Amino acid sequence: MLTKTQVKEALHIIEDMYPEAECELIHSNPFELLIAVVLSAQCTDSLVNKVTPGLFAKYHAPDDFAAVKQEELEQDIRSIGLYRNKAKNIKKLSESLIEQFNGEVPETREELMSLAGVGRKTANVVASVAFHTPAIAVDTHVERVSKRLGICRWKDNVREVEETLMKKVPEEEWAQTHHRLIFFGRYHCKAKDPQCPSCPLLDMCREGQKRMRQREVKHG
DNA sequence: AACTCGGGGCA
DNA sequence: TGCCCAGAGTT
Repeated sequence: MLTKTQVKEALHIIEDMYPEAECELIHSNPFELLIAVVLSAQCTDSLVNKVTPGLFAKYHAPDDFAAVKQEELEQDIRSIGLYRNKAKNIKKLSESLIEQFNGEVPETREELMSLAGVGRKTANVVASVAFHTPAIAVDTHVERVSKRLGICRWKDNVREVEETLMKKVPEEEWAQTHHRLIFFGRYHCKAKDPQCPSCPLLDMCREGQKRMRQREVKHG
C-alpha cells in the first residue's frame, strides 16, 4: 500500500503527464450537471458534450423532461448511443426530482442517491462539483488505477476504494484527483493494455513491477 | 459478485 | 467485424 506521501507524489507525476487535464463536466447549474453525468454512462464525455448545448437550450428543468414524449427525447440524444435507456432514465430521474424534492436538485449524497437512476458515482460527482461537498467519485478507471498502483487493496469494494482515497488525498484535492486518475486510466493505465514500459509511475507501481517481471520471463 | 442493459466510435 | 466506453439496478 502506498503511503500518503507516495500518493501525493504519484498524483503530481500524473498531473505533469496531462497538464491541461480539466473537468469536462462543468455546467452552469446542478440540474444540467446531473443530467450530463447520467448521460455519460457507458460513453465518453466528449460524446455527451456534443448534445448537451442543444439539449439544455431546449430543456431547462425537470418539468421539461417529464413533459416531453419519450420518442422525442430519444431523438434529441440519439447520437450518444444507448439513447432509449438514457431517455427513459432521464424521464424517471426528472419525475423523481419533482416528486421527492419539488424539482430542486438536492445537495447531499444520500438524497442524490435516493433519486431514480442515481448511484454512488453520480451522487458524488454532483455533490462535489455542483455543491462543493467533499467527495471522491470512484468509477472503473479510478478503481482500477488505485488498485494497480497500490493506493488501496485489490479486494477493496468501491466504498473502500473511496474511503482509502479520502484518507490518502488532502480534501482540497479530491475533485482534481478524480480527473487525474480518469485521464491516467483512460490514456495510459488502460484496462486491457496498460502502457507499463513507458509509465513514469513504474518504480512505485505494484502491478507495473509485476507485469514487467512477467514480461522478462516471457521474453527470456 | 455477477449479470443485464445495448448503440456509437474506432481499429 | 469486434471491442470498448468517466454506471445503475436487480438477482
